[in-house]
Formats: sequence, structure tokens, C-alpha cells
Amino acid sequence: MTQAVRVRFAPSPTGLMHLGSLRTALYDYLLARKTNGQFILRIEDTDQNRLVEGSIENLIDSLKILGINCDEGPEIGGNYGPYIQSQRLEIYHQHINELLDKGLAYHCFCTKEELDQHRQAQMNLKQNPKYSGKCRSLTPDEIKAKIDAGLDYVIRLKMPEDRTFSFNDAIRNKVEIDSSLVDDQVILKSDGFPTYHLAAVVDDHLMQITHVLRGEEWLPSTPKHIYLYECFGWTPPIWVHLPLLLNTDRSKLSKRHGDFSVQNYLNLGYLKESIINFVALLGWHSAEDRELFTLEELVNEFSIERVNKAGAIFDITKLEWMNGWYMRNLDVKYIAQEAKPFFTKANIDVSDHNKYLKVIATAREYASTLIQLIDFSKVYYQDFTLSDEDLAIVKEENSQKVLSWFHIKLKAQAEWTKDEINALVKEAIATLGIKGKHLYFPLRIALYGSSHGPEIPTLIDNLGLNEAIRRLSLFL
RNA sequence: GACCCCUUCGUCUAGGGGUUAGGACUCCAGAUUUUCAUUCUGGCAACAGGGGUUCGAAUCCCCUAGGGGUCGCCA
Repeated sequence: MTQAVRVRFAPSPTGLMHLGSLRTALYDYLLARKTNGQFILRIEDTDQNRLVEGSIENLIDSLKILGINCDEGPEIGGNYGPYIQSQRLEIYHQHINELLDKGLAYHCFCTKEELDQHRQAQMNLKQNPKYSGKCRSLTPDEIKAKIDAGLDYVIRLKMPEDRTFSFNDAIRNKVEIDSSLVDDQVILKSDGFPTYHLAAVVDDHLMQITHVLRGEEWLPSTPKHIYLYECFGWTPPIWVHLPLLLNTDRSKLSKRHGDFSVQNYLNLGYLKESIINFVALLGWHSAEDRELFTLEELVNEFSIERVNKAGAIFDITKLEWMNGWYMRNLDVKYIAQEAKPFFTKANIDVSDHNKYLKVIATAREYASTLIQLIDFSKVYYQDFTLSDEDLAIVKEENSQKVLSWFHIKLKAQAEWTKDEINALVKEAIATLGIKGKHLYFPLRIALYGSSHGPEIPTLIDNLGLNEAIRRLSLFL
């Protein structure tokens, strides 16, 4: 795809940004960057009842943190603004009036109760629930009278009958839906706000969107959108219906099964690198069968042609592995910096930067998230309590020999390099005649609080000489 | 219920007429490591079923089944 695309990510501000939205935004972004096109953020806040305060900020922040930068949007503006739908009401009204004038839409005065009743009756008869068309042929006089009487109304799109809507989806190829199945969609609600269907089509056209990437759940309503394009005499965009992200039980990813917000994974200590990399792989696969990618590499590799049709279960096990991989392979300074807020929150004073870096370098071999880093680091900062088993090992006669020998030796020198400590360990083996776990376990237990863990020179180096000596003395 | 979409190891997936059906995660085993973690090597594990078409089908066609989505003045 060499033609520059204009794509939009158009979330509703109804809560925290979740992983499904992130994937859509990511694919939008990758496509835009790859073709030197534009990635636009548009806020679809036409449902005033579902607005959640702070969602717009969370959306913008999440994208920013992950490095998915947009070219146009509410924060940065652009030539096609405003980018928040509640600020574009006049535009929608103009377009709805145009449809009304052309006789392609009509006023509907049916109350919610009436509609619900009608729907229920149809469902009871096992019929396809659909609007009755009751208000389809109201005369202008009747309409005026009802409006004058102060009745609430909506505007509906008059869907043509006996037509087959056929369209080409970039992922699913040809899709056909019979128009008799498509309802006379409400395009303007009684509160004066447009519905998604109208607003999205108008905006996508006015903002010159070339590719509409959205979840598969929109497939059945695409005929409505195509028909709207037709009514306005516009050319529809290329449709790209992405496979759904699924819960472990194969249902659409939802809050009921857990917190799938981007914020949640960030809070859990997942790196943005792995979140992006992992989410990219849910429905897309590189031609080279490679799986580890930076965002920049994804831009180069990504293509819609290689997006799958089938939904993908979000399974955290692989994310965990991938995050661990990034923890171990990214620059240790970067990991340390990203981990710092977690340490601060856990009240661990890591102001000794040198020590902190050493600790992180060691701990990241054991941890698969930033937050787990704390579990493997706090022992260098805080005292610990021993298990009965470990305490027994330390109390053994040979253990005591080892500990006191090291205690004396370490005090004899003001500074020790890791190499020197290594030599010291060898000397201990030779002079004490104690080796293997009988040597290492008591040392590690006294210094680190566990018989398993990093090697002795590393422990002493991370702890600092004085602290190491102090800990040894504690068990003598 | 109607319509639409989908179906390769447990999971993410490659392959799209001739492959020992490949990779990754998980799990198991071995090696390395004083230990643990890492790393490396190896192993277990899949074409939903049935019919066609074809010399040959995981791949193309049809049917069935299963799963999902949609059917709102939500998006």
C-alpha cells in the first residue's frame, strides 16, 4: 500500500481505553505511518448518557504513553476540526436537513414504549425485530401539527426495500446483506444529537478518511453507512472490519471478565513495548514469521493483507513472557527508570542510583513485570525474616564457619571488586574444605534471605560492603 | 429466532492443490549455572465433520456442526 491513507481512531469516551480499542488504534497508526498518511483521533461523544468523566483524557494519555501519536485530534487540532462530535452538531443538522429535503429521511414520533412493545411482539412471534414504518408516510401537515403540539421526535433514514447491499471488505472480501433486513435507522435522536451511524459517516467523509478500521461487530450495520454515502452522493471509504478480541470463553472481550484497560496493564507493570508488540500480534502476523517487534519495526512490517479473519483470544501468558523478554533485553537504565514509580509507591528509597541500577540489573533476570521487580529487589533495601528451614541451615556448624570466615575476610579490606570476591570464594573452598551448597546456601541465606538466588559476588556488590558485613554478623 | 462473519496444536499463528503441516507461548525432559532465574537443545500437541472436484485436498466447491457478532433514540 503506497497510497497515503487517512485513518481515524474514533472511540467513545465511556471509560478507560481497553485493549481492543488499542489494537484498532495501533493498526490505524501503523497504516498511517507506513504510507506517510495521517492518523486522526476523533471523539465520538454523541451518547450523552454514557459519558464518563476523564475518559477523553485517559484516551489521549494512553495513546501518548504508548507512543501512538496522532496527527490531528482534539488536543492538537488540524484542518478538519473540531474533532469532538458534540462540537459538530450544526454540521450534522445541516446534513440531516439535506436528507429530509431529499425525502430520504423522515420524522418519527413513536415513543420508546411503543417501539419496545412492537419489538417485543415481533420477538414473541420469532420475527426479525424491525421498525414498523408507522411514521414513514406522515404528511407535512401532520408532522407540523405534531411538532407544534410539542411531541418528541427522531429522524429516521428511509432504507430502500428489495435491494442487496454488496460491499468489499479489505479483510473479508465480498459481503452481501439484503436491505429488507436493515432497519430504518434513527439518525437524529430526540435530544438533538445524531447517532453514530450518521455522525461517523458525515465525519469520515468531511475528514477525508480513506480507510475505516473498526471491529467486526460493525459488519451488519455497514449497509446503513453505505446507503448514507449514496444518499449524499459521496464515495465510501475502504472498509476494514477487524476480527474481535475475545475472552477465554470466546465471547467479545468485555469488562465482565476482567479489567482489560490499557491503564490496568500499565499499573500491573507491563512495559509499553510489550503491550504494543503483543496486541499487534492478536490478529496480525508478519510474513517472516517473526514475533518480536518495536513500534518502528511494526510500521515497516504491517499490512492489512496479513490481518486474520478469526477472532483472537487474549491470553495473558504470552504477554507475560514477552514482557519478561523486554525486561531483560531493553537497556537496563530504561527499565530502572520505568520501574522507579513502582518503587516510590512501595516506599523503597532508591535514591542511591548506583545501587539501584545494580539491583535492577540483577532483579530483572527474575521478574517478568516492573512490579515484580520489587519482590526481587526489596531484599537489598530491607531486612528479611528467615524460614525455619533456612534458619536451621545457617545455624549448622559448617555454616557458622563459613559466615565468620567471610565476616572476618570482608572486613579486612575497604573495597572489594566482584572479581576479588570471586577469588575469595575460591579461597574459602580451599581453606575451609567446604564447598557446594554447604558454602553457598548459608552465605546466600544470610545475605539475601533465601538459599536460591543470584551469585554471591553479585549479592555483596549489590548490597554494598558494609551492609553485607552487617548481615553476616547478624547470624553469627 | 433471523441475518452476517468465522473455524490449523490448550493459546497466538505460518502454510492456501503434492510440506515429515512450520514457528511462538505454555507444559515436560536434558544441558549450562554451586542454587534459582536466564540461556540453549529436544519432546508432547492441530488441519471441526461429511460429501464432492482432482492423479493428488489442510488448501477449491457444497452441506452439516460448532463458535462469535448484530438485530437500541449504545457505540
